Amino acid sequence: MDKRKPSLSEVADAAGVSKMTVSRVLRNSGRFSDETRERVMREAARLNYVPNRLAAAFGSETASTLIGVLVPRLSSGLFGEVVEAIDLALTRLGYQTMIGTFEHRPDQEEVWLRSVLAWRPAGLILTGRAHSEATRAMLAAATVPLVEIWDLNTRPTDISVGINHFDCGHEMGRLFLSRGRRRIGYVGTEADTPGTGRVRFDGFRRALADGGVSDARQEVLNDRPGFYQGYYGAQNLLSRHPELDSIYFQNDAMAIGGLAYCRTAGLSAPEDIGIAGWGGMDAAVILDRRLTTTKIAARALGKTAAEALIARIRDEPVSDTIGIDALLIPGETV
Amino acid sequence: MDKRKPSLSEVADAAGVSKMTVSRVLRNSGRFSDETRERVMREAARLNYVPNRLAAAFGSETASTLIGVLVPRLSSGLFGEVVEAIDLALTRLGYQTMIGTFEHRPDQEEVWLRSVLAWRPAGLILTGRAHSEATRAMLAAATVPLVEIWDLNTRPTDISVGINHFDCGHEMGRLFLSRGRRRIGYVGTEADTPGTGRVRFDGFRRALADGGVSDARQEVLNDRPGFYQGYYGAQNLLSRHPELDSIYFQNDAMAIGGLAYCRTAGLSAPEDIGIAGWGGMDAAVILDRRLTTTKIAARALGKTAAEALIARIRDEPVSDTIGIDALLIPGETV
DNA sequence: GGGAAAAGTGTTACCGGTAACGCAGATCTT
DNA sequence: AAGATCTGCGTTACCGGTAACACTTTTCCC
Repeated sequence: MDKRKPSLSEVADAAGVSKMTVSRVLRNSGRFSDETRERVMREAARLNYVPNRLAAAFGSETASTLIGVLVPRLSSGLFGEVVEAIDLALTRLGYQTMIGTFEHRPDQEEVWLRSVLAWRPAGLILTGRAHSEATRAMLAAATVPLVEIWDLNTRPTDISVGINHFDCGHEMGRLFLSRGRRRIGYVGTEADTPGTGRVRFDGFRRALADGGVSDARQEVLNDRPGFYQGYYGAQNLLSRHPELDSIYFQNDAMAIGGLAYCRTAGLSAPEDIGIAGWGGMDAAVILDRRLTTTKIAARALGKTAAEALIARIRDEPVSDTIGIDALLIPGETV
Repeated sequence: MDKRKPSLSEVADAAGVSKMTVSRVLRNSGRFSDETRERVMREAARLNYVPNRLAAAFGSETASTLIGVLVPRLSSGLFGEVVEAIDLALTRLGYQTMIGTFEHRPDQEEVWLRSVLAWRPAGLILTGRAHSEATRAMLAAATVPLVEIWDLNTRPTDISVGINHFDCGHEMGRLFLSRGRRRIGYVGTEADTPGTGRVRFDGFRRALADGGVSDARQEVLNDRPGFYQGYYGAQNLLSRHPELDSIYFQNDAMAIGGLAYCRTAGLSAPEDIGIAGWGGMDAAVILDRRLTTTKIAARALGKTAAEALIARIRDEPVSDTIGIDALLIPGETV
C-alpha cells in the first residue's frame, strides 16, 4: 500500500483542472467559478487530501502560520494561563504555536531562538525585553514580527504587551504604609524575568521612601520562585531580622510558602506579620484569609498579545504598547 | 538592503564546494575531509548561515524534527509540568514542540490534529487513548509515531506512557477503609480525560465493595476540575448527604477547594471529615495538615514520553507500554 | 457593436534543501 | 601489479506548494 498522501496534483487531475486552480480554491484566493469550487472541494474531500503546510510555507515565505512562543516556564505561576490563552487565540486565527521554555536563562533563549528561526516563523512572542547581544542580533536580522510580553515597554522593539511592574510595587508599598507597616522586608529570587520582580521591588521601595520609612530588608534567593523558596526565604529573613512586621514576596506562590512558614513559627497574618504576594493565583483561595496581592489578567495578556501579533503580521493597524490590567487586591493578610 | 538569509549555495560558493558537500558537513553525514569541514564551517559562521528547516523537512520527509503535543490544558493541574518536561527533553534531543490544548473536547482534538498533520510532524504525543472516529482514521492514515500519555494502556495504538488509574483509586479506597471511613462520597467533573478520573473512581468503588461498604455518593459537575468546583461540589454533596464522613476528589485542586468549603462549614479534616485528592500538587504544601493524595511523577512522565517517542522515531528499541510511578501519600486529612 | 475590463484558468519558474547515484583518484589486498 | 574497495566530492532530480504572468472567454459600457 502506498503511504504517500495525495498531493495537489492528484486532486487537480481528479477534478480535471490545474494544480493552481486547486490551490486557489483551497485557499479561497484569486478567481474561480462556483462550479469549479464544487468539483475541487468534492475531490479533495474524497481523496482525503491533507495540504502540506511545509511545502506551502517553504514556497511562499508569506504563507507561514508558525508562531514561536517563549516563556520562562510552564509549570508554575501565571505562564500556563498565558500560553493557554495565546494558543487558543492563535488556533482560532489559523496559526500554530511552537513553544519553548528558557528557565530565565538568556543562553537558553538564544538556543531556542536559533532553532525556531530556522522554521521561518511568521511571528514571535518572547517574555521580557532584556535579550542577549546575540539574541538581539538574530531578531534584527530576521525582521520577524515580535511581541514582547510581561513587562510594559514604552519603547518596544516591535510590540509590547504587559504590565507596569513599578506601579504594582508602588501601589503595594502604599498599601503597606496605610496599614501601619513600618518594618518591612522583601523576599524574592534571582530567577526573575529582568524588568519584572525587581522592578516591582523598586516601585515598592520608592513608596516606602516617599513615606519616610527605612528601606526594606531583603532576602533574594538564588533559586526559582516557588512555594518552598517562599517558605525558606521567610525563615531566613525573619531569623536575620526578627523585628520585621511585614514581608512583600516576589509572587503569590512564595507568599503562600511564607505564610506556611509563619504559621509554623507561630505568627499569624495579619496580626503578627503582614504578608503580600503578586499575581493573583487561584490557589490563594484556600487561605482562610484572602491574600493581599496584585491580580494580573493573565489570560487577557495572552489573548491580547496573540491578537496584536497577528494584526501586525497581517499589516493591520495595531498599537505598539498595550497595557494589561493589574488590580491591587487589598485582601486580609497585611 | 537584502533581507534574504544566506542559503546553502551561498555558503557553498564561498567555500568553493558544492551545495551537497555543505549539506553533508552541516549534518555531519556522509564523507568529507577535515579540511573541507573546516572551510565550510568557517564560511557558514562568517555568513551567519541559518539553515532552513522548512526546506529540509519538506525535501526529505525523514528530516522533520517537529513534534505535536496535545494536552487538555496548560493552566491547571499537572499538565504544565508534563509539557515542560516534554519540551525540555525534546529540545535536548534536537526536536521542536508544537503545542495544542483541547479542553477535554474530542472535536478540538480532531481540529488540532488535522492542522498539525499538515506540518508532517515526525511524531505525536496525545493525552488519553480515547479518540473520535475521525481522529483514529487520521492517525491510521498518517502512520506517524505516536505516544499516548496519562493513562497506561496495555494495548496501545503505538506507545503508551502513563499511570494505572484504577490502581490509584483502589489503593485510596483501601486507605479510606483502613482509616475507618464508611460513609463515603466522591466529587468529580465531566471534564475528564476518558479513562482517568472515572477509572480512579471505579477502582475506588471496587475497594469499597470488596470491603463491604455501600457505594459512594457522587457529585459529578459539568465543569472543569478546579478549586472552585471542588468547593461547590463539596457543598452540594454534603447538603444532599450530610451523613458523609469522607470525600474522595477527582484531583488535588478540587480537594483543596473542598477543604476550604469544609472549613467554612465548620468541619475540620480529618476529625469531622476525611478529604483526599489525586496528583500531588505542590500547592498542597500550604495546608496545615498534609493532604492525603496520590503523587504522580509528572515530570518523569513527560520526559519518558518524549524519550520513548524519539526512540521510536529513530527506530531504536523501546517498550510500548511504560508505567509511571504513582505513590500513595497517606497524609493527614483522611 | 466594438473596445475595455473582468472572470476564469493554465504555464512557468522557483523556494532550499536532501536522496540517489556517479566518478576519479587513493589505498588496500593477495 | 591488477582488481577491489574506499574516500571525497559533484550532478541531477525532486519534494508540493505559490507568485507572477499570459491567455481566452465573457460581460460591460457608451
